[in-house]
Amino acid sequence: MARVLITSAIPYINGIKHLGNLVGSQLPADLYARYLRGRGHEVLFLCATDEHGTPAELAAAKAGKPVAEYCARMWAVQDELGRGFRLSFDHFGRSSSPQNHALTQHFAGRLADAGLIEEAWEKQIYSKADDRFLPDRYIEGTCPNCGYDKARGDQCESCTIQLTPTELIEPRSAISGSTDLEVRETRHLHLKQSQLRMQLSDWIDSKTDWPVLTTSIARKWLNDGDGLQDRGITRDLDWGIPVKRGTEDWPGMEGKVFYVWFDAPIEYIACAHEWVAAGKGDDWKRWWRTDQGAEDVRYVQFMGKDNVPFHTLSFPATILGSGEPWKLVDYIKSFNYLNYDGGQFSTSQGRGVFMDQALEILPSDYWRWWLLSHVPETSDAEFTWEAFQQDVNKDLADVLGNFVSRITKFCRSKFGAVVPEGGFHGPREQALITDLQTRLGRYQAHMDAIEIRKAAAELRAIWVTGNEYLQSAAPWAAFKHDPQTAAAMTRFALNLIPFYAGLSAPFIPDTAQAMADAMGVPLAWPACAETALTALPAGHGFTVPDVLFTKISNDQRKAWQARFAGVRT
RNA sequence: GGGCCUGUAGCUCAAUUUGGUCAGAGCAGAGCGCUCAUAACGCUUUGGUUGCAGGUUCGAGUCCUGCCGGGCCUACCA
Repeated sequence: MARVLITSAIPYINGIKHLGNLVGSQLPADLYARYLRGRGHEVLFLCATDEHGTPAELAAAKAGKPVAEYCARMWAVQDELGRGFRLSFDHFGRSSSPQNHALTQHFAGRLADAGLIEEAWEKQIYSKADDRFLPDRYIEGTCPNCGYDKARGDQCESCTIQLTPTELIEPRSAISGSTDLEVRETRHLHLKQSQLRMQLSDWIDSKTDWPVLTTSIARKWLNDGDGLQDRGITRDLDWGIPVKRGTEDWPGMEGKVFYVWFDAPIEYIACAHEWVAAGKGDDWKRWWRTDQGAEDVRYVQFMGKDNVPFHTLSFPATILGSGEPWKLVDYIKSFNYLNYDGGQFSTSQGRGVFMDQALEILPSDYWRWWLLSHVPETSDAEFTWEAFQQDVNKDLADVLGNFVSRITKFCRSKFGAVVPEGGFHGPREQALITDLQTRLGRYQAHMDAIEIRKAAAELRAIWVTGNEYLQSAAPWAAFKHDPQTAAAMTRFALNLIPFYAGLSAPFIPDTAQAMADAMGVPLAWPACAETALTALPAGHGFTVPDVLFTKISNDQRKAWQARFAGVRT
């Protein structure tokens, strides 16, 4: 039995996440967590909301609420939607937690003690009308290069040239439109990541089994230009973790907070502390401190590709720089993007299907199956309603659902709702057992390697074998002249249901549970096909489950296409 | 501009690590079969000069060069 720590990239607080966000980190992380638990491993699966930063403050202002109140409410919303999608977090925390405050300040203190923090004066744009400093991209103006009048202070989206805010012609606040801006000097802390460059580079080089997407992004940042750059880790904002050096005040840093990307990854650790504080566990350092029991933990992170630099470099720099034995990530699974019907999902533009809307129209298993079996592992993937309807109807309703339906109903009509007795396994059954044992091995290998699409394809192939078996065995024909043999065939086919349920649970947990319940057995991962497929004894009662998956009709699909064609209002 | 990823049957993808039965699967299409089942299932089958043009090699989807298309990142959004 192994111990595996799993974290999903923590979703930002400023709204309900769309399916692209979901499939890029939380859903695959959940799949892996459920699989490992099923295999009997000890898992700690953590996620949280990422609550700091300018966008959170602006979202709160737009909602007309104090930012703390806004975040608390949005945390509750995201927590509920996570439950709706059956995300099996051991704890869903908040980066604004007291635990994260203390831990973030602790790390800053350790880094300062190690000589890895330096203070620097910076020139920042201040908006008097908004009464705040503005990040570069929150300043708009005319591009000095191409004349585009909505260029941002970091880059012109029209001609893609890199900009600084002071280069913009007629700059204005993107928040209020005010042109009453001025450059102010402000003092900030910088993390001297450059000093850790070789250490980080060696560490990345040692990760030969990581996806190319992960290592190539890390190497780019390590080697581009002058190499890894030092990074500001503080901001002039109200909402955030106050800058402290451990528990001590930090002279000159009054009124400032840590940069959200400094405190957000630390929340992975603090979340374990929250997990204990919530009474769900009793020793969080056993998962995070290699000197206190975590030396045998395997730590796996899941994230979209946009998050990779912070997880391969910034956060490891924080940990390595602290000089303390915190657990470093062992494997990073990163994903490309899921697009929506010819364009990108967009939270800011309200484009696509959002988690709450998805659950309004269909049970979570439909979404889980489709999204996971099409997870953007090697390149960007695309969601279309036609593909969704076609794939879900075929895979879930026809292949899996109908298999359960046909065999349970056949049995009930011929033998009653009881596993029939009589007859013996023949070569056909033995051959299928052998085949399924092979497939089980392949499926597990893909899951172990977190090759999600391949795992989904193998699982589907396993479902198909049930229909193939019934077709070739044809118990309905045997029943007419040889009821004993028909009984043995039926008993064998019924045994496939709990076998399928166990294997399918990571993908479609609700349906898997319903399958196990219908057969009157606990949901369990099969140790081997031979044993699992003889588990249901003759005389064991069962119930014919309701239709597991209702098909998506063309009318439904068209209605949803129309409903989700525009932007969310 | 630079870097990285990507382009394989109508569609979604596999095979690229280690060049050699590697050109495959699912869906869609066609034909046949079955009737237990959510008009579901099974079997058979039609589709590809692997974006284009060169090169290396006994042999390239796989390696090299150039070109074309799609995507991402480029450090103060997170």
